[in-house]
Amino acid sequence: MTETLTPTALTLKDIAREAGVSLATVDRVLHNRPGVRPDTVRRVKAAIERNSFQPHVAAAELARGRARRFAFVMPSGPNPFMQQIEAYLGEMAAWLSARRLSVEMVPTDVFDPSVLAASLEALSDAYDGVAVVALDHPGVRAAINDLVDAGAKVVTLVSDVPSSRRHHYVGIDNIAAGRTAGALIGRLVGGRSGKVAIVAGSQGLRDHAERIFGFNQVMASEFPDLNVLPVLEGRDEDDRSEQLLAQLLGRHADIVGLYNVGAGTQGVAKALNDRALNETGRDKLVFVGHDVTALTRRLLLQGVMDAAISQNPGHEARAAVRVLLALARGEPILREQEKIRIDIVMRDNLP
Amino acid sequence: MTETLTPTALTLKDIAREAGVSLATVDRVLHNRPGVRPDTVRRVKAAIERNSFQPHVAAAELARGRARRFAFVMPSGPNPFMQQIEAYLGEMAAWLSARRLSVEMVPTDVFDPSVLAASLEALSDAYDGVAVVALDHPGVRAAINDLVDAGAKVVTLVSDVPSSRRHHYVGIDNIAAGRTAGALIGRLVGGRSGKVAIVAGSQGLRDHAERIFGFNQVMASEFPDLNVLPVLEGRDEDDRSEQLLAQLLGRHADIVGLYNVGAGTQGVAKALNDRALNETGRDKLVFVGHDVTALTRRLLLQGVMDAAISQNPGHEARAAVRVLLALARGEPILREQEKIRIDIVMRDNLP
DNA sequence: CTGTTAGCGCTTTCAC
DNA sequence: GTGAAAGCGCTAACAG
Repeated sequence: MTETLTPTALTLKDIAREAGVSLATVDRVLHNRPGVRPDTVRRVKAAIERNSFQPHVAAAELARGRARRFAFVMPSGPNPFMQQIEAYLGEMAAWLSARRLSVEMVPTDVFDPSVLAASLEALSDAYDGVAVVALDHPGVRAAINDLVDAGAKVVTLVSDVPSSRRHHYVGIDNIAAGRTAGALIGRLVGGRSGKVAIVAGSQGLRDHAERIFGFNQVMASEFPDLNVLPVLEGRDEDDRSEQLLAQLLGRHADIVGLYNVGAGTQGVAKALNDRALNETGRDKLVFVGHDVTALTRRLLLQGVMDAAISQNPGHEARAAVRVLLALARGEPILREQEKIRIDIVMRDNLP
Repeated sequence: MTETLTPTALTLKDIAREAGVSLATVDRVLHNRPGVRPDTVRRVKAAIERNSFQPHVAAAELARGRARRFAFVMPSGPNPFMQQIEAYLGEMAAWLSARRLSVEMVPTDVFDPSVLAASLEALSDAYDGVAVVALDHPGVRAAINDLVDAGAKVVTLVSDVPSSRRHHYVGIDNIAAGRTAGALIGRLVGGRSGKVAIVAGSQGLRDHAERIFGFNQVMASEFPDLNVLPVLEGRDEDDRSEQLLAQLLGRHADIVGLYNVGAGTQGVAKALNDRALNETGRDKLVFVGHDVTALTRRLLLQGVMDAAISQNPGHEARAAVRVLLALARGEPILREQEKIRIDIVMRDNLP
């Protein structure tokens, strides 16, 4: 017994004949274009429904024959996670070019709202779509809305601006990510009681703030024996993070867990390393951070880091492109496919 | 400053002109078809290289105009994970039909090698591609090789037959999955010592055997305080799993961890539930299993189950289709995209 | 409001 | 060995 999931192929012409109209009229109805009498519309739609007709995407794409340009507005700095996204976009070159798509990187300072807003405003209407790693700020929101009004499709990437009219967000639920980090640390300290440190880039960044929020939620409700210390703001810089953390570790002997919310991982690891000399086995401090980079991979393998909460950068890069393309073509977005998951990565399931 | 990742579009005709030949000849070279003089080939290839020319996939697809049929050979039983894969294939119906692709389900008894082999042999040469949840057995291997010889593209799904000549495997590394389960249990028992139970479907199934292998590796090397008990074989059946496990729990009072390798989760949970009445908080037995289903989702939320090792069924369904399609068209496979990850799912990062 | 028609960039006969 | 030419199924002018 076999069950067919898809019917066999019809063409526009078949529908046209069946509805007693011409090709062009079917095309108009198919794309909700004006200039068709209501009952003609009904007749054509009926024929389409009846045959569950699906236009051939390849033919449509070819006939439309338009190349599309997308811009990716991303931080210019040395953030390894962003560099990974860029690298994965680079790997798509052949795929893109076989579809007559182009992707251009627009580096900018995403930490400065006015600079970011200016970068967005500067994108002439030359782009069909824009992906942006966005700071949640009124100026940025306005710039995004302007792009949308100008007809561009806009997706936010990694960091969202929910109050804007962006068409889609490609990234994780950061509150849930923080909760996951909290649950991991809580479980992995194994019943010890003590203090937990948090190092973040800045609480002004929406994603960082959300992660901390989720983390504290879980800590408060599920691990009352653990005492969360005030957040250290390391600005995602190695030196500053190291210094602040080293100080804190010096002041508190009973820190059993550490949550590194953003980057600056090198510095965090150094500060830990200095203290780790006095520790062994089960008494080890539990260290959870974000993202799988060359550095965090090494730290996981060495056992310095216990888990990384990660969002798959390759998936994010491809999802952003696919979503922009679907939006530009007016095709449906496969939400299930484009959803970014919160990955827990430990030594044994390193990708 | 903007950086373009993709050049602008050329067509076959441009290449033809540049190489001083006709369209047809460029096409022949492009697809390594015979009947072109070696130095003509060279000249054309040079022109293609020089312009890093990429043929327009939509045009190619349209001109080829061939519909493609894929078969999915999968277990007929009530296995919820397999049903999820089927459901996700169903959700692709519109996507498939817009590309003139069809997917047909071929239910079979994948646990009986001769039945499975017969199902495979019975697939006439009507299919361009076949995805199969395979048992690793000589008869099955032979059947797969026959399909390959007959010109079909073959991918193994979820469970591999590495010794066959299948073109691709869509699924996780089960040894690493078992290691991950071991590391989780080891870490989550939090320094207690005691015994660890394993419930599997059958050690004859390659994926189950590999998971157990990886699990034992980690246990032996990293958690010497934990004593792994002999594997219970529940045949993925609820009743049998419950009964065996209840017995075991009765005999050993100091079981601190449980690894459920396959299905039969309902039975496992029942056996645990009976015993859990006597337990509280930190003394709770650590329970790790596989896959996110309606049941395991509930168990995770209730705190009965601590983590699920999972492979994303939606991703597996789509990856299998995309890989078959790429193979059929002779396009490259995006390995990074099609790779199935080992997901660790806990309460807070439930998808 | 509706229909006719010329392509889009490849693939595939069929001739030479 | 190589080339010319007829489509593939849809879109977008342009007529009517």
